[in-house]
Amino acid sequence: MPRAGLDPAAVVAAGAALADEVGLDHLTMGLLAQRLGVRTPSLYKHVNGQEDLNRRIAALAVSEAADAVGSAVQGYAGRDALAAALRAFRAFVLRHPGRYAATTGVEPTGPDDPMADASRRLFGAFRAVLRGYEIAESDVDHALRMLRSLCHGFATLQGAGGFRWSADVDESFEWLIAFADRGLRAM
Amino acid sequence: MPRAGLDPAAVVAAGAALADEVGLDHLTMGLLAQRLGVRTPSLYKHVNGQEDLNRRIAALAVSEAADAVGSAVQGYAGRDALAAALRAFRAFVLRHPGRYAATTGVEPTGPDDPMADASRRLFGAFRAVLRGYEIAESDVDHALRMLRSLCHGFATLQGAGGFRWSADVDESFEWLIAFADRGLRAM
DNA sequence: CAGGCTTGGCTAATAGGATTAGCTTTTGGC
DNA sequence: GCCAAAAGCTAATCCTATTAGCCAAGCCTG
Repeated sequence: MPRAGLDPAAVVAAGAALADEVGLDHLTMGLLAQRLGVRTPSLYKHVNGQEDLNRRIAALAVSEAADAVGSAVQGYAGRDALAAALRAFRAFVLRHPGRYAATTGVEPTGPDDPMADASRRLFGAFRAVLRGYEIAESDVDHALRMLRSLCHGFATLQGAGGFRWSADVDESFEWLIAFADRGLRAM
Repeated sequence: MPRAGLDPAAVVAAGAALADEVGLDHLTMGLLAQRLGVRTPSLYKHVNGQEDLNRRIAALAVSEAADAVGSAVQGYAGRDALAAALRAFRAFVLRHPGRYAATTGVEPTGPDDPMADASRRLFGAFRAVLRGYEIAESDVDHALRMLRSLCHGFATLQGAGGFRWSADVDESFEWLIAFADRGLRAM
């Protein structure tokens, strides 16, 4: 029997891709094994069960989101930077609903957790956006939480099929960007 | 063997309560049956499996949320109404994390679905809040989606243990209310 | 190049949860 | 009191995660 040549990174990448395809709640060890051309128990040589797999997919997702937002923001400031960041974030979530869903409820276990580093990078990107606005130092954390809530809420609701009725969803998102910009400017 | 005297409403209520206690993903048919003093298969006389149970819990949750927001808003207008609505919504989600979690991804199947009615009531409450602001008719849907995203995002992130770092979460939420008020006022 | 250790894959077995089938008893209406 | 529907129950099935233990492949060393 030939080796499949797997390693943890390959398993996690395939798991993330599969989660995007079939939805995180339909991601099963058996399905993932099948996708990788291997029997289910073999996966346990690379990840420590489903919870561990979920953690790793989450870390990958946050890291990718940080890259996406970080590079989208490059070269912009103020409203342009805000719009670029929010659009990049939403695009990432809609493009990768499964792996993004894996991030909810996962918190870094310690400072050496790859998740912690990825989170820091993602927050750093948003924090940089806020530098284009005149916000009191004491308000920055509140503003960050607000932006995160806005992004997370909109993207997950859209991904879950909320927003059914008439108005155009992209238009709503652009409206939301304008709203956030006005609100941040009027401090 | 004495009858337990269950009916669908009792099963759903117990399921919702249990979901709040142990988390929606740890809500199991076996655990629910045990809580009700009955064997697992007996539940199937009242609900059509887990998916149906989830749907019904979701409908209950949205209905209760609509009641909570609706009555919190009574007698207020403008910023006070906005603050009351957002606080009531967040309080509901934090108080009932399990049943609220059941609502994500559940959409009404038809106009006769109890979920549809509950959703309409909840949206009606928020729509009433927006009447206290001068918003163009064409912007109302966008504003509703924004408010929903903000509430949903903040409450679910907090419930999932996001917002770990320093700043006080209640303070952030009050800041968010002020932010939303300013943004809606400055149209 | 042989031997051996580590690694990655496999089969078989265990355990838990959802669901269905089919039986039995209660209970409300006559 | 009788009967049909409703509400429980046991037993059985299926699916998924996970563990145990076996075996081959591939590398590293001599």
